[in-house]
Amino acid sequence: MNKNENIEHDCIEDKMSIFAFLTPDERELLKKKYIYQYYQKGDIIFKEGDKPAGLICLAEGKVKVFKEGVGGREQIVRMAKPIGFIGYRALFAEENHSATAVAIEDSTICTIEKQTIYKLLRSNPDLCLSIIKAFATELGFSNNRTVTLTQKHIRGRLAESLIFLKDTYGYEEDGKTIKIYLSREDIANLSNMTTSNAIRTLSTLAQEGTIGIDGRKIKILDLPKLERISELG
Amino acid sequence: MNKNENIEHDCIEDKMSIFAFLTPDERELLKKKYIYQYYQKGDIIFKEGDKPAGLICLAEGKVKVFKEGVGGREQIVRMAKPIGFIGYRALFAEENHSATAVAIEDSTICTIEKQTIYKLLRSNPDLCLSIIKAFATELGFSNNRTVTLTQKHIRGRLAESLIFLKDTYGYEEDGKTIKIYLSREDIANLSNMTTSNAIRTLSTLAQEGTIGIDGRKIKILDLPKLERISELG
DNA sequence: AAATTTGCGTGTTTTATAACATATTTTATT
DNA sequence: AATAAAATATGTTATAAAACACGCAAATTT
Repeated sequence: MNKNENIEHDCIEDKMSIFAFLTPDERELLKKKYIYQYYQKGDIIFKEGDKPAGLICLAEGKVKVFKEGVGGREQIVRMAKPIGFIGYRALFAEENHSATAVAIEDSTICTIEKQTIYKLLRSNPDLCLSIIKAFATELGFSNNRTVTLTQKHIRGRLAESLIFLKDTYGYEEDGKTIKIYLSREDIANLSNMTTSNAIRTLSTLAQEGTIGIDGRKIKILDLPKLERISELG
Repeated sequence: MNKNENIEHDCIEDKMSIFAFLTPDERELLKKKYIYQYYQKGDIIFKEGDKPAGLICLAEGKVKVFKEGVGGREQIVRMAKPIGFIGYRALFAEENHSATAVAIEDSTICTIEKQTIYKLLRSNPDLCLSIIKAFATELGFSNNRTVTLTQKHIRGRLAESLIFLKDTYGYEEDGKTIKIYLSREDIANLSNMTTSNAIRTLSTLAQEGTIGIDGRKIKILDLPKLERISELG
């Protein structure tokens, strides 16, 4: 797919895009220099070690970004949603990717080539400031995660992850079901625990009535309680 | 202290500074809008929750930046050296500080007021790109730490911390002693372990001849071995 | 110099959680 | 529909690391 037809979010035109405030000239330049690509659920978008091709924007779908640690154990460091960037850390650090990105749902990405994005950054300070702010926010999140994942107990970590998923992807129409369906393994890899413990701890929370589980559908039934569990660690 | 006399590194003029490539006009503007401050060892530079005053550059000394976690337990998220910024994450995220900065040695900082740094960023894309690159690198470090601190065993975590301290602060003249003297508690807070475990694990490494300890002075005697311990987890 | 605080070292106990084993359910494939 | 494969669930065991307790040394303050 090379055109932005029938795509939920247009990475460039969308009013929430950081490109919303480009000048007409800049917009023209940008529109000549991007491509759309389609990935199926489970497809790898980039791998740890790959050279960044450009600035990738997720137009449609959901993507997990994870690092491989000791003994190949995955740690999810980011969950992306439209419209959000993926792989931009390595691009701007001028390094190879330090993590792997995999589509959790069928996804569409838009890639803007490196030279173009740098040209735009040099001409548009607002764009720079948007990127700087995005990085600053992301770094805050990462530092928080470091403390959370190392210090909180297993229940607190899981509770925080569920709240994080809810904040990131929102609820289904019922206002309770978290709008992302992850495997227990992915939930574990997000929360720094084994799959067994993710399963066990989810069950416990469900038994207590804090959450409801129906396969991969997770309902938050008692958010204040979940927040308390998360805060207490 | 309001002048940059007798200071080891001038944050603005130093050739390693990101301000090295400002235009003369920009440099003039900057020079009117900064102040130097002196802190003694142990002094708090800013606290979690404080509003960022401006862009802080460490001119002299050493500073630790830590977050308070469950039960007030500290996690060191950054170790700063001259010339490096501190507290810039909160500034650019337009949030209050999410961590506390404390001088580990007598330190001198230079603060550039927020409006001035934003004015410079709007006029100088290279400055923006420097900041973006700094953030991207820092985020990579933070993500790595998340994986390390959660997945590696206590020995691996300590070994990695020692290597990190060596890489950050270098060696004394003997080419072995790490050029920073931290308390066992700080080493523990950097490595996500208790003070007792830091003491114990340091002793073990010393007994094996991998490191040498003499009070707060730590010598790396067998770097390849330390790296192996770090990598194995 | 005495007193007090702070930091260091070591042993013991307790606890959280990973690892393992195995059963069950769900999903995918033929 | 039948079979295979994957994901989920749960109980048991082993272990790493925290928590705790205590004594000692060194630094700092009075």
